[in-house]
Parts: sequence; structure tokens; C-alpha cells
Amino acid sequence: MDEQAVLMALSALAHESRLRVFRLLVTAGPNGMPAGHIAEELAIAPNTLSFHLAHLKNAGLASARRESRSLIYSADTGQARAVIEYLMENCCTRQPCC
Amino acid sequence: MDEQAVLMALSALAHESRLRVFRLLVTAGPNGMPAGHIAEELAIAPNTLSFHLAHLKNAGLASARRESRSLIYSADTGQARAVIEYLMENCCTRQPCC
DNA sequence: TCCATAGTTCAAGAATAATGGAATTAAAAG
DNA sequence: CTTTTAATTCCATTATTCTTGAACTATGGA
Repeated sequence: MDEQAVLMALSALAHESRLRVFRLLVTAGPNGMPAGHIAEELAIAPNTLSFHLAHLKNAGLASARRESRSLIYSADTGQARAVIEYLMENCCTRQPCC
Repeated sequence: MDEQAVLMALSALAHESRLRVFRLLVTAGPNGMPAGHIAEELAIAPNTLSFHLAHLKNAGLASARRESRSLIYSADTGQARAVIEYLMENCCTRQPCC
């Protein structure tokens, strides 16, 4: 994972609404949930939610599939896990400890 | 860890300079490194770096101690670990899987 | 074909965050 | 007590991000 991807993931999650959306999708598991249900559950206007979902998708933290008239979003948890790995890489390499 | 703390940590790390500072401090380990060395190594103006260090410190991701004329910063990696735990909490609880 | 439902896109203004220069604090040395 | 080194704070400017309403696309049903 490169710096740019990490920055995109971090700034995607660094917003109240998007953090809530991501966590909601995490609880929903691989089956995901339609945009409309997310909007309702979190009380976010549909257009605003679209903006935030696009942000999460762009950062690789969520993906969407169409099912009839609905767009079903689900969380990509692997990307989130990759972030902490990047953060902790090379821990203490400048000191003979740990 | 509450939502507000997570948001502060995420937005602290969601910036190129601060992400680099944090990772540099992670490699430096518990001994940390003085602000001046960070500024030099990352080629960031002292005042700008101060701004970013304050941001990291405020988010609980770094701490500082004075040693003569220098301020030695070190990373608080536990806070970073707590973030991913928060993100992955209650995974799939809405679906009988995982 | 016409209408309703489900979401997205666009453009604007509003709110937040980042940068750079000048002044300021803190500690140690001459 | 003056100077130097180390770093921070303040303030104005600039840049970025968020929100809102209106218009638009896509799908399915009457």
C-alpha cells in the first residue's frame, strides 16, 4: 500500500458521517446494505450520502453493486487493515529496542 | 475509545506531512526525536511543523518532553492501534456469517 | 408511454484547515 | 545581561472540503 492510498483511506474515514457509514457497513458484513437504508439509519440526505459514499469507494473502503433499483454498498475491511499495517511498519528501526 | 477521539486521530493522520512525521516517530521508537531533527529530515518549516506536531499531540498520537533546549517528540502507537480496533468493532453483527 | 422510486451529479456558497511571515517564549552560553 | 539556539504562537491569506437545492440517470411497474 502506498502513501497516497493510505492518505485517501485516512481522510475518507476522518469525517463523522463517513466513519459512521463505514462502521455501519462493517456491521452489515459482506452482504452490505442499500444506500437508502444507510441514509435512513444515519439520517443523512441522499445527495450528501452519495458524496460520502463516493469518497469511501474512491478510497477503496467500500464497493457497490446494483440490485434492481438499489445500489448495495459493502465495506472493504482489508483496506482498513492495511492502513494500520502501514502506520506501524518499521517500528523502532532507529533504536535497538522493542 | 470514543468517536470523537477516533475522528481526531484519523484527521491528524490524514495529512501528508503529519503521516510522515508519525511514521518517522514510529521508526524512532520510545526514545523519540527532537522537533528540529524532524523538521530537517522531512524538510518542513519549523512553524509549520509545530502546527502539525500540535495536531498529533492533541489527537493523542504523539507526546513531547523537554530536554534542555530541545523538545523530544515520540509516537504513541497504542492510540493508533486503538483506532483500527474501533473501526472493526462489531463486524458482521447484522449478518449470520463470518 | 408515463410515472414513481432509488441514487447520483452539478454548481453555489459556507465552513474548516493549512501556509508563511513576524513576533514571542525558553534555555543555555559568553 | 546580551546573544544564540530551539521551538512555538499569532494573524492574515489561501486552499480545501462540506452542504444544499435543483437537475439528471437508471430501473421497474401501471
